[in-house]
Amino acid sequence: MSTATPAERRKENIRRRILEAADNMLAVEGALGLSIRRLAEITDYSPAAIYRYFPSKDFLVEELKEAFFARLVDNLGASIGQSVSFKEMCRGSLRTYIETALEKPNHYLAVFSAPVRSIDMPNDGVTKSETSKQRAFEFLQNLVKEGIARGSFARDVDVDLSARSLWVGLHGLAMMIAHMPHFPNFRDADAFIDASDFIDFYIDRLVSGLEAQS
Amino acid sequence: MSTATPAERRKENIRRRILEAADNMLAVEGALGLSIRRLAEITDYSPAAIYRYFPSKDFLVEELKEAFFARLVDNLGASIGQSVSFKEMCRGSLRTYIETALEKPNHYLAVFSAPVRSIDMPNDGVTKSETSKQRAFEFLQNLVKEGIARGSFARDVDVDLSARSLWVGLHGLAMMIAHMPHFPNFRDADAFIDASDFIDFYIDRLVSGLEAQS
DNA sequence: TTATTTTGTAAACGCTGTTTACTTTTTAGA
DNA sequence: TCTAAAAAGTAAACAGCGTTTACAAAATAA
Repeated sequence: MSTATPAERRKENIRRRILEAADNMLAVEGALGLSIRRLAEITDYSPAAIYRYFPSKDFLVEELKEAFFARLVDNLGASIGQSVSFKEMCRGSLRTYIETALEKPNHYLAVFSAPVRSIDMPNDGVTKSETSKQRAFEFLQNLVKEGIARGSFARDVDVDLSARSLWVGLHGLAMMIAHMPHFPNFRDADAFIDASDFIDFYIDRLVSGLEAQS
Repeated sequence: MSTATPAERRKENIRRRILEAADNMLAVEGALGLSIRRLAEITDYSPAAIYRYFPSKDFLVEELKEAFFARLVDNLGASIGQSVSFKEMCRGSLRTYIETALEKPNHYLAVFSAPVRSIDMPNDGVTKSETSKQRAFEFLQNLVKEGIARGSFARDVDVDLSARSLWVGLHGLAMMIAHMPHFPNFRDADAFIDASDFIDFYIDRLVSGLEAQS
């Protein structure tokens, strides 16, 4: 692993420090608040120096998005515990998706907001985020299969359609809260709804919707 | 109604033409592609002239978003027909939300992507889009009530939570398709899934999820 | 006709991402 | 250790952005 020369290690460290500063800017100020010039100022470099480490801003942001999404999927995979019931298992896993997404709302918004104009990427044009999306999807497929195995879902439910439905449903909730942080509450006038309660309610509805398939 | 002077009518016409050009730019090139300077070029004005009609770009875009969202809610309200079953009624109405949202994906993304930094607005600081959101939410509340009245939903379901769940679910689908136009298909390798079929499947799951409430 | 308001603009300000030309530092080889 | 090559860093410029200012032209009102 550490077959790198000292120069390479130094370069990698600087690159990492720049990425960390950028990640912070993204988290605090959002995708539009992240600027190369301010990033250069914070890291004590000139703007042009950043381009010795990253070919473009889009490329840098893409790396931040991929790292975040990979972490989200990692957490999802780690959320599988020994749950009593299948419903509790779903609650645990799907809540993890929402909670991890909302730890850095601006990251989640960035991942799913930009049209992601195809940037020249290594690895046969398949970005890491593509493989992360694949992993996330496979996790949901396995969750559906587990539901079938445990008898919660009918034996003939369409695993692909069901997994996609789960993801779309989760995505809606994550986006909604990321975009309006006081969701599910709209205005102070209405009766207060606890966010955590709503998440549980909503996840239960998603799972129940799959259970009800003929 | 037409108590306006000729000068006022002329001014209003110019304003409308600028808005239409901007609406086109938003639809074709997205929120980031919409630029005041290119808008000025297209409408044969100087950039500064635009500011005689709109106080800022944010304000102009906000007006486009509000108009789009109002149209979405109008379509939603008009979608109520005499349906045989409650499930068909839901399919019709909720599909309308998705289809209208996806007529102009960039508009829908714009409405729900920007943090909407509070801009000085007339009408007691309540934007039209706020009232449109209110109307959309009320529509969903009424849909849930109709489900209760028709016996599809249990008598004790929480109307507010259920309406919010429907909206979040719809939002997830609209955002997902707007962001990745070939959803629900990820890559060409997999078996093709018809988008229209998936929308029906997903909406049925959302409604079934509410039916299954204890 | 004159005074006033409205409409439009050129030029500038300050910001953005990015490139070019150049200098300084570091590395590698003899 | 000296030297040539490579790497790291930068100032300045380019092209774009939203927006403001100062000013001119046109339309309106008296």
